[in-house]
Amino acid sequence: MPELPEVEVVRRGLDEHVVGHVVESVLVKHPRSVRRHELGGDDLVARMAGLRIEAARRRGKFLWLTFDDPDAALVVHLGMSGQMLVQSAQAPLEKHAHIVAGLDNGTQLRFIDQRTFGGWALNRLVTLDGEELPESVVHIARDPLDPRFDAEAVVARMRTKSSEIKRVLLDQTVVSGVGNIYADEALWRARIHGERPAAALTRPALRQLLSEVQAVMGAALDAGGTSFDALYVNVNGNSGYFERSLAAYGREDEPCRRCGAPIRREKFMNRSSYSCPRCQPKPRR
DNA sequence: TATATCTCCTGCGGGC
DNA sequence: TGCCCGCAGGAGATAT
Repeated sequence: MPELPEVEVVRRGLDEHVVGHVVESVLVKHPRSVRRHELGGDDLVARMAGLRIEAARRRGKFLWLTFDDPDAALVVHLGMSGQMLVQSAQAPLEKHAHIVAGLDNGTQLRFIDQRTFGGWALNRLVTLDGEELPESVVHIARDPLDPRFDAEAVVARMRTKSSEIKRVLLDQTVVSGVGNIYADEALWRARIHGERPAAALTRPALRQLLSEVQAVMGAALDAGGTSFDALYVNVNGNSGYFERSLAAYGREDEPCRRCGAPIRREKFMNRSSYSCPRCQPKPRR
C-alpha cells in the first residue's frame, strides 16, 4: 500500500528511467484510471503524445511529471494498489495494466492498478507559495520530508483540531504523506493512542509525534518502502523490505517490541488500527 | 465551517 | 467445489 516513502521510491525511479524521454503514444485500457482527467481519456491521450518529460515531482502521496509544455503536468496517484512500471514494449502486458505510454526509447511506462483507486490526470500548473503545483494538488499540505516542512506550524494547526490524533495525522490538508501504516508506526513510537484528541496533546508531544513520523518515513525510504504483497513495487518491479521493521502495523497479538504486551487491533475509521495496550493507553472517555 | 461517514474497487481467505 | 462475506484503505463526495 503506497504511502509517502513508496511514492518517493517510485518518483526516483521515474526520474532515472523516463525523464528526458518523449511520450510517443498513450493507450487507456480502463476508463476508471483516467476518471480524474476532466476532459476524458481521449483528451489525455491526444495531449500527452509528443510531450517530452522534464521532471518527476511529488508532494505527499501525489506524484506528477512535468513536460516541455509548461501548462501541463501529469498527476499520478497510486491509490491502494497502483504501480508505475517501466517495461520493454515486448514484455507481456500485466493483467491490470490500465494505461500504457510508449516512450521514444522503446520502453513503456505502464500504470498497473488492481483495485483502481489510483489514476492519471493532466492538470494545469499553478504557482503557490513560490512553488509550481498541479491544480489538483494545491490543497495538499507539505509532507514531513519536504525541506520547507514547518513542524511548528503543523503543531499549531493540530492543536486547533478536536478530532482524534490519528484522524488528524491522516488528514492530507494538515500533513501529507501519512497513511494507515505510518500513522500507526509513528503513534507507537511516540507512545500515543490514536483516539486521543489532537487538541488535548501538548506541544512537545505533538513535536515528538511529527519527529517520529519523519523518522519512520526516513527509515522506510532507506529500505525502499514497505511491501506486504505484490501490490507495491518500484518502477523495476522490485518490492521494498521495510515491513520487517514494522513495530505495530499488522502485528496483532504479537509481542510489543518495547514491553512485550500483545499488540491489539481495533476498528477505526472503517479500517484497522494497531497499538500497544500498555505503551499506548486508550484515553478515558 | 468543521467533523464524521460513505463509497468506489478487486482479490484473497475463511466459513459453510 | 462453489458461493458468500469480510477485509484491505486513499481520497473525494455526502451527511451531520
